[in-house]
Amino acid sequence: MSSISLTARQERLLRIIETSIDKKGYVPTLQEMAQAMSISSLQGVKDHLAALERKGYIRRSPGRRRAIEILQRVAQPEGNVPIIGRVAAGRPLLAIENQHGSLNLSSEFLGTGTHFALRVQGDSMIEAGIQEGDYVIVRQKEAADPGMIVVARLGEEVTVKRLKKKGEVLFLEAANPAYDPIPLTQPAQSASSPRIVGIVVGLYRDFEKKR
Amino acid sequence: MSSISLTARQERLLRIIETSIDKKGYVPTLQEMAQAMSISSLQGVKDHLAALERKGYIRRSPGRRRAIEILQRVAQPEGNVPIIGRVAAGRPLLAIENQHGSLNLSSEFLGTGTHFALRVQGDSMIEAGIQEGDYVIVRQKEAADPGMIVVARLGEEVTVKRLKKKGEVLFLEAANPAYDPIPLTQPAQSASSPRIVGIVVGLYRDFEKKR
DNA sequence: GGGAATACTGTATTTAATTACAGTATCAGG
DNA sequence: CCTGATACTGTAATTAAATACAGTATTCCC
Repeated sequence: MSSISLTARQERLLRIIETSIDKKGYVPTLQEMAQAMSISSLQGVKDHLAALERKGYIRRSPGRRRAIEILQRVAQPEGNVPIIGRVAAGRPLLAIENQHGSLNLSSEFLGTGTHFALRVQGDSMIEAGIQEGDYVIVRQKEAADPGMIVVARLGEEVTVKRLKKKGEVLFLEAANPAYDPIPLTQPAQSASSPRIVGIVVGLYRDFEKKR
Repeated sequence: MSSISLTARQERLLRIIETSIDKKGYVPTLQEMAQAMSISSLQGVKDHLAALERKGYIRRSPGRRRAIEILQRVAQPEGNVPIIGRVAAGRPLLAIENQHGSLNLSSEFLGTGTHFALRVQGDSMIEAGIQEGDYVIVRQKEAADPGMIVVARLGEEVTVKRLKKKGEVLFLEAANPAYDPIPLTQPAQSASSPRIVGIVVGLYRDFEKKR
C-alpha cells in the first residue's frame, strides 16, 4: 500500500480535485484549480498535473476537457472507515502503514467524528454479542459514559471492553466474567496507564472469509 | 423516496452518465453519450439532458464542459446495499417502495452478485450471534449448502435460519432450540412453500441508534 | 557548481465540446 | 384534430478550456 510521495503542493492539488469530484461529481478545470491554489498561471497547474500523472496518482487524456481519472487517493472519501492492524504505543493510531483495507459505510450510520475499524481478537466480549474476527467500528474519542463499549489502549495492547462505574471509580470490564476488571485513572496519569481511544458505534461480521 | 418518472430513453441516458462517473470518475461528453445511445445527432442527447434537468435528476452549468451534477440516481452505485423493509409475497423483493435506506460496503467484502440488507426481528438466531435489530447482509441466491445461514420466505413472512441436512431432507433450523425446524421441498412445489431467497454473507450492528 | 526537479508568471494558439438553428416523425390527451 | 411532449437527423457557429511557448527563481544533490 505504499506509493511515491507527493510534494505539499502536489498533494494539495490532488485533494482539490478529489473534493470537487466528491462534492460536485465532476472534475474541476485548470482555471478552477489555479484559483483554488492561488496560482495565476495555468502552466503552474499543468506542471503539478504532469507530476501527479508521472507519479501514478492520476491519468489524463491529452486535449480532452476535464478528463482526469484518479488512480490513487490521498484523502479518504466520506464514509470510508480504514481498518487498523496492530496499534503500536508510540505511533499515531491512524498511520497509513497500518491500514489493512477499508470498510465503507453510509454517513447516516456513522454520525460525526473520525472513525476506524478494528478486528476483534479473542472472545472477551462474546457475551455482548461480539465475536472473534468481527470488525468493530470505533469513533475516536477520549471520554465515554458508563455502559458503553469502548476501545482502550493498555501499553502495547488494544482491547475492547465495557465501561463500568463502581462508586467513583471507572472500570474496564470484559463481558466474559473469566477476565478481571481493570481500574481506570482519568485523566491518564502516565503514558503507560490505560487510556480510552474510542467508543464502539458499530459492528461488522463477514460470514464468508474468516481470514 | 418517490420522484418524477423517467422515460426508458431518459433513464438509459442517466445510467450511462452514472456508469461513466463510477468507472472513470468524470462525466461523459455529449458525443460519448450519443454514441452510447446510438443517436447520431447531439441534439437528441441535449433534449434528453433537458428533460433530466427539468425533472430534477441532474443539474447543468450552461456552456461549461462536462459540468453535470447528478442530484438523484437511478442505479445503485457499486457496493451499495439497499435495506429492505417488509417483504410481501407477490411483489419483487427489491421494489423501490420498500427501501428504507442503504448501507455501503466495499466490494472486497461483498463479492459478486446482488445484495440487500434486512433488519432482524426476534431472537431466533441469538445463538449464532445474530441479535434483534442487527442488519444481515444477504446475497440473492436460491440454492445454499447445509450449514449456511439463509434467508427464506414462508408465505408472507421472511426469516433468518440455518440450513441443515438430515438424511436426504433439508431443514430450516433456528439457532434458538425453542423454535421447530421447518422441512424444505426443493425445488419449491408451490408459491406458498418455503423458498430460499438468499444467503447471509455479512452482519452490521449499530450500537447507537437502536431505532 | 552544474544539472535536474519543483514551482511558478504571462500571453498566444488551438481545439474539444457545447450551442444554435432548422427540420421530421410519432404518440398521448383533452 | 390539434397541441405538447418525446425522440430524433444534420450542419454551422461559438466558446470553454486545454496547449504551447518563452521565461524566472529556488532548492536539492552528485
